[in-house]
Amino acid sequence: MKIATFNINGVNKRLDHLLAWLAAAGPDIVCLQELKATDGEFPKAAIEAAGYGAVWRGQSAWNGVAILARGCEPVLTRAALPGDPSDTQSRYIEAAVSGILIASLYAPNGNPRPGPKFDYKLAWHERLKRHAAELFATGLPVILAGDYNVVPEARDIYPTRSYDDNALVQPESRAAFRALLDQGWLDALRKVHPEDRLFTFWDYRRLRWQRDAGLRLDHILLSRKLTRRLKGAGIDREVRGRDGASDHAPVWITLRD
DNA sequence: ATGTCGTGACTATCACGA
Repeated sequence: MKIATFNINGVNKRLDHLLAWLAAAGPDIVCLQELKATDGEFPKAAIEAAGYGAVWRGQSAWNGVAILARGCEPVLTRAALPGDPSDTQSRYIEAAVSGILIASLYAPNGNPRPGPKFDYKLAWHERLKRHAAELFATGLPVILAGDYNVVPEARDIYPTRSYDDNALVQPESRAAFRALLDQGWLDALRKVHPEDRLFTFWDYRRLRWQRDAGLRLDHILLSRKLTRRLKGAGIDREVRGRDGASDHAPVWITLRD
């Protein structure tokens, strides 16, 4: 079974990219972020025609998350991250697919820092941590996949000083990600590729793709029950190189049956 | 500070988020 996460940066703007990648990569479950579409604008018919059922939570202009499942309908379990009913941003959706509970998440970017955006980022991660602990404690097979907007370690970014003040690399941001690993979640990409340079995002500006000036922001975390099923993992970098591509590449893992 | 995109205000640029 192949499970992927992809920050699509506009699901309608890049629908042809998405469909081409689905056909080529053939993932069984896909977590999407940054739909940049309202619920009504989600391209349900095209995704259905490609052979995928879907659940989604959209929002006008920004954010938006979805879960696709090949040949079946995901069973929605949550459409918001618990802990703050006043939070209206569409950044979390969770569903049951093929005996796995899977979440597609899009953590806040947090820039500029310091300020309310960074405070919101940390508060959101705190809520994620609380919910993740509950999920982990169930003992169920659970996957938390998405754009965490955190560069976990120094080796997960190209050598530069230009991100020193950026919310993506701050100690508080890294501590939030580390706290999930401390609960027992497995960073699947790093587990499969312990020594490799792993980038999943390249800013549109300053020729960062051409220079391979990337960052690792998109992560797939596995609960205890799934760690021994982990078989492979990768990043579909070629997708980032296409004309009009998202600024993120799809990230995937494979699990033994 | 800047770079480059996407979207949504509004009709040709500008604000905002990333």
